[in-house]
Amino acid sequence: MKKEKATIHDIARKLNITASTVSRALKDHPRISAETKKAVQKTAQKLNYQPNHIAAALRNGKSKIIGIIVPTADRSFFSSVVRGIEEIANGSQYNVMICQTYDNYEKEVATVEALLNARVDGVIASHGKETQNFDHFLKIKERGIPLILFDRSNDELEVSSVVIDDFLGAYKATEHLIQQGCRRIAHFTNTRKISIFKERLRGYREALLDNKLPYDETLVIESNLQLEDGRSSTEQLLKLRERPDGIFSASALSIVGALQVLKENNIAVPDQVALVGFSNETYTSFTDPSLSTVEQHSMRIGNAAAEIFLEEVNADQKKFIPQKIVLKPELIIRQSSLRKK
Amino acid sequence: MKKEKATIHDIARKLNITASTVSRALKDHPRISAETKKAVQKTAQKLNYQPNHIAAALRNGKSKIIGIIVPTADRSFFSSVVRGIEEIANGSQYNVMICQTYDNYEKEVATVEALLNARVDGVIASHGKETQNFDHFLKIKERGIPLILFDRSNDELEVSSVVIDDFLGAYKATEHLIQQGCRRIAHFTNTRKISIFKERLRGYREALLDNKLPYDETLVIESNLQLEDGRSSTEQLLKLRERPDGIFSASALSIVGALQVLKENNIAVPDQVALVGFSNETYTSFTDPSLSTVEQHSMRIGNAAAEIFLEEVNADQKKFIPQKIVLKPELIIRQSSLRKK
DNA sequence: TTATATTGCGCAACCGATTACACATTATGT
DNA sequence: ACATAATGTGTAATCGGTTGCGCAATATAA
Repeated sequence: MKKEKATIHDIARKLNITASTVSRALKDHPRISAETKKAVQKTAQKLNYQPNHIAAALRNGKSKIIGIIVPTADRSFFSSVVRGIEEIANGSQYNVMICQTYDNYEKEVATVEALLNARVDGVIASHGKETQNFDHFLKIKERGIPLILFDRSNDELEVSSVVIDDFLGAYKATEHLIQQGCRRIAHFTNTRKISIFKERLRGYREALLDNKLPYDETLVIESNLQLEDGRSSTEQLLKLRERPDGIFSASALSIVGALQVLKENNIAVPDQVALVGFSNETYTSFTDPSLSTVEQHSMRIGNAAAEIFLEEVNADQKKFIPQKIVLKPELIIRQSSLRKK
Repeated sequence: MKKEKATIHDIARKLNITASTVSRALKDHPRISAETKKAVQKTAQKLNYQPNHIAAALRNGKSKIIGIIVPTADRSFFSSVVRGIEEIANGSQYNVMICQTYDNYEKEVATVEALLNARVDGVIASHGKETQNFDHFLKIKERGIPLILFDRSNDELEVSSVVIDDFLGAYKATEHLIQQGCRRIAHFTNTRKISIFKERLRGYREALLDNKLPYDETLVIESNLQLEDGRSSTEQLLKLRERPDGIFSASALSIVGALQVLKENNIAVPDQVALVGFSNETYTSFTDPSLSTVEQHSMRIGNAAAEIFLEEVNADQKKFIPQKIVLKPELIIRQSSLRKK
């Protein structure tokens, strides 16, 4: 039953020509006659020939595969980015190999190793939360393989990156809360020193100050930003003598936690406390009230990353200067922050 | 800057031995002396040697890559399955290549082609909703490459599969609604003739009949089971003279739509209408009330699929008989179906 | 008509690792 | 002491395409 896979040599034998001619014919080489090309194509069809990418990859030193490293594909944000990458990549005959690190540093290092051994032509990655040391990414760079970081990037690495303007997103979100009448706005941020969270914190702070509101550190709560963290952070806020009347969270999950706790305490959202999160995950529109959030245009992030990759592989090794693309986020206002006037 | 990648030949030259000895030393071949092995390992380290999997793949005819085909990774169910596969696969030095078809038939066919050309050692797949013709999967089988289907499987294909007992899941869900006092239970099912949906419908039907409740076709609504479909289906139900007092949906998204519409119409959930969905997606616990659902133990599905793959690759070509693993689902009861007695 | 281009295709090396087979050396058995 | 076995390493082919170089045949130019 197992069909013997045909090679170009099989085709060549059948036509009494050489494999090199077949190879050229299949690639539409200008020096091959039209008849030969037609004949080759016909027999290729007949023999059910499927090119062996591995052989080509070995010879060419390029696998036509882009490695993608994400913490998890199980999030609208990351899966949309992947989709955005695929859109562009497939158009240029590249396939993608998606790898999940589950935010685990060891797994991330192992993944880079695996992709390197698989000889991918490029890597598009967003590193995990644990990642402090970037030697594994450096290794990719040293190999001369294009590396593009997105969302969570690292400026010291001197590689191209695609990010959104986290500062702006946070600024808009906070400003919106202020416009809705909030005067004591809390902020959930991450304990780690990841730039996106630092930027979001900065945006929050600036918006407050620009609107003559005090920046109060007791209202800034650090955590891992998961659901449970959102819950406990909110409980912490409720214990304050002066409770906040708005929360802007740097994540999507933690604001869900906040909403849960507020409802359990019979605190009206958005009237007593208005909420805005970050990242337009599916579930943010399913809660009651639905959650306002910062949309990151993840598909476009993927598009941009893939485009940079294509530029880099096609550029001369040395000439390429790392570029940083910053996309503008958009505030999506839903019920959790829209007070009736 | 671009480090020249070292090969076994470089190591060999440095040690005045041949590449074959190096190759053997690295693979811990019994006929190589301990000293040589040590020396090889040391210089491999020094030269920062990374094995070229592509070369090995070409020679061995095995890439050590498992191709995974899913409609989308952006769902807890599929991403958990992938995780389950990775758990097992990584333990046996296999890497995975995740491909998304977005439920698009052409993309699915192209993906199979791509994986075949990439010479993956096996394919674990869940086909798209559009897929009626399975010739592309047949092609994998004909190549002698292990193919394991999960969730959405196809019995005619005669390949191994891992599924859950959809009948049982649906039966349990429906029975639970009956126990909660529901007497007119509606069901959302898919228009396509996909077996999982047929089985769920059957489970629903059996549970009704076993409990002496009539099976009423006007309460069974076919759609694509997306959010909007859930909304319109529910609106349709509300127009009935005799409204249902419970809904069991074969999908997670559509039951969210149902909840939305019921709330908009001030119908109490679960007291007036109780709801149960299928698939324990993240968001099902974030709605208000939270949604009861059928948990599919997706991680285990992935584990099982990967295990079958390993058995198949290690088995003699012909000896392997396709096996079908059926896992038991579990009913998760949340607020949307739990009536206070 | 002779010189130069162009066309069409073959030859053979190559990518990097793997492995059957061969061979020399040393160890073990009787 | 001699036959046999075990040990350690080298030789060379192989996986399937790709491509620089070369050569002959035909076409174009001068």
